[in-house]
Amino acid sequence: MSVIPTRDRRAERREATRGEILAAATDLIREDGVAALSLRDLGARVGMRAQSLYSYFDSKEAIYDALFLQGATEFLERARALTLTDDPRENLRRSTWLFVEFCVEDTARYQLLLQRPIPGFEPSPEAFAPSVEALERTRSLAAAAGGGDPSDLDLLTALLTGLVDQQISNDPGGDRWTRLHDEAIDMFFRHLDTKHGREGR
Amino acid sequence: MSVIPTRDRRAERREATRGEILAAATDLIREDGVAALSLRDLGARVGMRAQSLYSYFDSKEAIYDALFLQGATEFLERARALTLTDDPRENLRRSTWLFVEFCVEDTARYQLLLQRPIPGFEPSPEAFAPSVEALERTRSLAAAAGGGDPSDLDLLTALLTGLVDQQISNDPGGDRWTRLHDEAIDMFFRHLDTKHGREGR
DNA sequence: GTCTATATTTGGATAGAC
DNA sequence: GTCTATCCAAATATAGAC
Repeated sequence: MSVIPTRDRRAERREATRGEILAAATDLIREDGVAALSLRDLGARVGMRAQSLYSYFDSKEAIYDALFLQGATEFLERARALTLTDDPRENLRRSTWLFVEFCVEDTARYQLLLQRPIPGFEPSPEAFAPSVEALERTRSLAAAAGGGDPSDLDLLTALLTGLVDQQISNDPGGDRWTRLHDEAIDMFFRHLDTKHGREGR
Repeated sequence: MSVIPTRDRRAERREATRGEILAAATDLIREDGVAALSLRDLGARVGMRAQSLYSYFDSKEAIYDALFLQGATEFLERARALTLTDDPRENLRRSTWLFVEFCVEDTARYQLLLQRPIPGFEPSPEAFAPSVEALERTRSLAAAAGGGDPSDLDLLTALLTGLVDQQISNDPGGDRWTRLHDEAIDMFFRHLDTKHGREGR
């Protein structure tokens, strides 16, 4: 009598190879930039011809999309794992520092997620979902810290992306801008107090 | 007897055509982004074959370089033309607003000048010179306004590029972030006062 | 699932006629 | 100075053999 196997070894193997390809793609874009990824190089890195990659991904866009999902998911998981205190401002500070660190530790990933370096590439809604949830968490933490106005959050995101952007562009690998994070956040808190009344929140 | 002409009509014509080519290149990168510029499209835009462009520029890089010089010079001229007052903080505010407006009014130019969207392209020292002078002016104005520490200038540039970057990325054509400029500068000034003593400068 | 072979497009750049 | 003709390289993607 025939017995139906409970594991699909073929599917498992396929998933593993997809993961291998994505890991190799991550390496490549770290080395040469997001836009420089080519299927030839990628294939060579995993020991395949470029054409064989089409057995695993429908197109180059699908690879970018998978990378986007991977990066956004990674950030969301870290944000969820953040230890919170009963001090709302300390919570926001930890959250923004997490963001800055995440961006700077892998600039290629940062470019893929937050800038638009690939002409014509738009992440699919599914790949974008974790980003939305992460921003919503930040909004909530900012509101608890006294930054409930939409313009407060906009100012905060500008401050953070500015630090990250300057760091990456003008002092890659260093900390000339990231080390200003706490000072910047203090400045922002003082601003909230002045704007909404000294008692703030 | 032969008379030497005082104008070199051929050289004038050549300069005019070079200007035409650069103007067309500006149009193209506004439409499709900095990295998407191709010599074929550029030639077609000015009524030439791509190969004929080599009579005017040594390479595609040389065209980018000329565009970089043009953009940086434009900014420096505006910075020089800025009307200054006897209030150092008002001067800095006008200067930073000029920067924000300049960046947002032409995002392709902003990318070319301040980001590095073209892999491998580095502006020549001559093309870069105006940028250096412009940053030096900002440094000087910031120092006069009480932001003499290098970290003060770093925080200020992060704040400004953050506003510009968010504006361009997330609300192109709008003013959701640029309208926060004055609020951001006030926040920065208050920070300087707190950091260096209330009397500041 | 991977390969060879190939189609197709697009890009930068050079040689030489006119 | 502009053209035609051409080269060369690199890229994405498809078809079909094994």
